[in-house]
Amino acid sequence: MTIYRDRRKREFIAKLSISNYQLTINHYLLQTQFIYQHNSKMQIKELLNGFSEGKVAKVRGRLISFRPHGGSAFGHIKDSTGRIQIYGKVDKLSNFAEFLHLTLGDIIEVEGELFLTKTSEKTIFLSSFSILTKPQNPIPKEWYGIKDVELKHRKRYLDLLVNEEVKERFEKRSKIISCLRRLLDEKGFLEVETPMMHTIAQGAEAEPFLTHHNALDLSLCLRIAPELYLKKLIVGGLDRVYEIGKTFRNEGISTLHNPEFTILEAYLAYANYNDMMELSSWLISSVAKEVLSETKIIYDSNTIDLAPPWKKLSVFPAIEEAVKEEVKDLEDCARVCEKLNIKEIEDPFKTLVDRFVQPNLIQPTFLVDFPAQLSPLAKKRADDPNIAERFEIIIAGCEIGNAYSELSDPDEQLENFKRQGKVDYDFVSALSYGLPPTGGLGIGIDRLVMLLTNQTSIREVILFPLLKPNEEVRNVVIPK
RNA sequence: GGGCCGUUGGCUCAAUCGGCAGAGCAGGGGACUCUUAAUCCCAAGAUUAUAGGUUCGAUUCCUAUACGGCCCA
Repeated sequence: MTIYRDRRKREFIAKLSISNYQLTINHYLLQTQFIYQHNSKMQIKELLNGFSEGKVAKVRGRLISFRPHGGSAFGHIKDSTGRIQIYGKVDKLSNFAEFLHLTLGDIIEVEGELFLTKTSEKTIFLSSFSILTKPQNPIPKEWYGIKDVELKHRKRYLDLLVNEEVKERFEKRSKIISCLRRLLDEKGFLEVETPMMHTIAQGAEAEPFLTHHNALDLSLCLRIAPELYLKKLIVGGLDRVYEIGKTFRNEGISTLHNPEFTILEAYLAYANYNDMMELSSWLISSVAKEVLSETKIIYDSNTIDLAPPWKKLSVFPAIEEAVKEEVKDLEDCARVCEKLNIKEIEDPFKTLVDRFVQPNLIQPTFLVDFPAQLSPLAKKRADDPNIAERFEIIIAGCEIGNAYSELSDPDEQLENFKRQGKVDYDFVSALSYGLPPTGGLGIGIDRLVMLLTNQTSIREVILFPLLKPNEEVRNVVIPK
């Protein structure tokens, strides 16, 4: 449903000779040609690359600037690959009058001879043009862009159209993800898809979104992590698996949290958390090298070098150093929180780490030696049963990833589940068939993209971040 | 959940101490045959987020609500 803001515009459109129906037909024919005639597929970048004066070319794009002067007019059209100048002249273009009626945002097809203007700009001298789609609402001008953050998020299509750097940022996101895939594929990892609807929310400490399957009359929740299913695949002999996909946590929204976010989880059999340190630093530095052609990045005024090896930091000594108190275990954490007058917190350990340790870790750091009690799916260290073989990846003061040697003992897993108060017997059963020593890694893709695109809000790297419906949406959507 | 800030035409922004809501761009009409943020002329476009309150008078001050941003939890 379109909201017509500009009444005059709407009336003007109504007077146009081309009906919407015809536009649709035109467009459909074009799509058909697109499929069957290979040479009609040309995009602007291709045209610019193969540019030679005198050649005749046909391209399609959106009109982003228009400068008529009487008997001629210049403009620019752009598609996803680039932009090119077009030039129409009254004696060359039979429908020149209609040409002069073009407005910014019109989606047109143009055909003509290529030439260079006197400033040597590559230009198409139009012999014909046609309107493929006539927008009913105006498109803001690129020069001014869209700055209103709410508008940028609600109408991302306008943000993408008008703000070039936004388009580039999301292209970069896409490259980062495809690069991660390629790197893992090359190492023999198999990409898999596991259920997003779970009967028990497991794999992380988070509130799930609840839903229901009607035919089975079954209560389900959206996954808060893919972890357990992926480990079942390791039991099943798929020794190297990974999944990149959405995960859902029914929690607050912040510059670091969106209720649905993208996670990469990778599991490697016959490996432990040390191997995962190697894998994760290699992955992240390789992605940076490939996408930014540099392992040194600038993030929020810090220069960060992602090249391995990364620093390792034991978490309890790090807390001690930060709060200048003796902190050896979880009781100490609770005591320190009390002493510092930090109240109403669920997890004193996490609070101290988040507040006092993490913010100071700008360069990539493996934060190691997490308490076993807070790591119910991780293997305990052989020399210290209170400590898990687990680490978090901290870069620019932000938790980017989490990994451990996977717990493979079904009895111990069952005990851990019971202590948490929710038991996934299905998973315990899977473990009872034998999980090889396995290293597991989770990386928050959105945060990684933030890091590599120098964005301080997660909403700037998610195309459509969750927003409360505003009046416009509520008025249109609610059917009751 | 708490604190602070914001919301003015389609977009980007003004509006002095509480005193006639204004500009640029976009959109409409006109002039202009190598422009590129084209230029020039004309006309139009606003329930200042919403609902109240104070006041002779509110974009401006107060209260509540909605949405957003940042910070904290």
